[in-house]
Amino acid sequence: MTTTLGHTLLGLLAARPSTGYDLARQLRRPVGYFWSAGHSQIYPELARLEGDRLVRHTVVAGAGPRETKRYRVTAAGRRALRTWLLATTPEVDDREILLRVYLLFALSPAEAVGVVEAVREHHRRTLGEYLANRSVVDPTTRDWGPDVTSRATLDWGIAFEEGRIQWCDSVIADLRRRSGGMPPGSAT
Amino acid sequence: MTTTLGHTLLGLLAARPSTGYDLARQLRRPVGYFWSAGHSQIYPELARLEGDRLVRHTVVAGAGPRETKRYRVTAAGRRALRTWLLATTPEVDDREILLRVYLLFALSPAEAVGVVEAVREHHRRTLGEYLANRSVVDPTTRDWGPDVTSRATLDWGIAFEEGRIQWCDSVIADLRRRSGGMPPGSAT
DNA sequence: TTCGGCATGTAACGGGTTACATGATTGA
DNA sequence: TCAATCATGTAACCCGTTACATGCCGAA
Repeated sequence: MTTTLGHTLLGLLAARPSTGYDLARQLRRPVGYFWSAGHSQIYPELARLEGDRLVRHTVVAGAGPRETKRYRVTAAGRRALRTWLLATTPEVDDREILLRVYLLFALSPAEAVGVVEAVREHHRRTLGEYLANRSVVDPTTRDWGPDVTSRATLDWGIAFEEGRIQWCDSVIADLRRRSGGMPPGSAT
Repeated sequence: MTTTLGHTLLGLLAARPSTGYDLARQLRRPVGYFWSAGHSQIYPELARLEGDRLVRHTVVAGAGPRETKRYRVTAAGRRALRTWLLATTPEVDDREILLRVYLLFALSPAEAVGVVEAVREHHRRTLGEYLANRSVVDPTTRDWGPDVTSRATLDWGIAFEEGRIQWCDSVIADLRRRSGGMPPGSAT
């Protein structure tokens, strides 16, 4: 049972072998914009992943007072990452969605399309829920109070979900271009 | 030193006196869309707030095996909530921003404008950071890999921040209308 | 009669953040 | 010489989630 952080590290190492220190740096910026972790989490997690044979390390010359360990992902690690990315998970939070999209490079563009389509569907459902809620609270409240501010946050939620759906569409379009495939049923 | 959850409860109780159970229900839906908490957090937090004299409870007849306690916020509690909302906090996460906007009803519309303007400024700065990052990674990558997915998440971040800024503008406009005031310097 | 909602509380667990600890090299 | 970067690790603490515990009432 590997955690989200575990899969994050697997993904970063799949892109390029790194030291724990280096992973910590990537998890501040730019990955840190949507997923972060401190080195105190990373080092123990790397040890755990190595115990599960999902990563391996070699000692290289370095500047620190301890050994410098360069980690790389194993074949089993790549499989674990793929399995996690392909698993349909309906109830993931927004940060994890961004993380998963970032890690999609571990799949083929064709496989990635399916994942993003599931994400899109999730947002479509949430949007429906918000719209239903809005029609309940709607009666153009004139008095200053919780109804007004509640409405403001609901409006944000609606704008957010609409934005996400558009973004999913553009990512899906890009992915289809990259998988070299025409959309199924096209005749050009 | 009252926590975010503490201020959330203060805010909900400022809107209407409630039992802990009722607060837990509100923190699932609709407030739960952006801020959630389980009852196991809420009951101890209510006890702490009462210790600080920010809330008070009265025992009412109820259905449970234990006493049913109806909480209401004290004058000191209202002051604490106002102080927290008015404090300039640059480094708050997105969920907390939504929460703060939801709780703005505890301020006057005129005061609320200032808070939302600070939020807007924060998003403007973050957007600038993202745009700077994007121009670095920009060279229309053709190869499938981390650069493509990283770009996709950056694009989301940009769309998100732009959406937030627009939302802030519309909230500010609404707030100004409600505070009955012309924007400072207007001559009509 | 059994299930779900009301109603409160404690305990255990897991993950994230902060602080402590060590120490060489490089540039201002 | 002083600060920052590289580099790894542990310990304490806080917060949120899940599970345990209790028990009445109304509806199906």
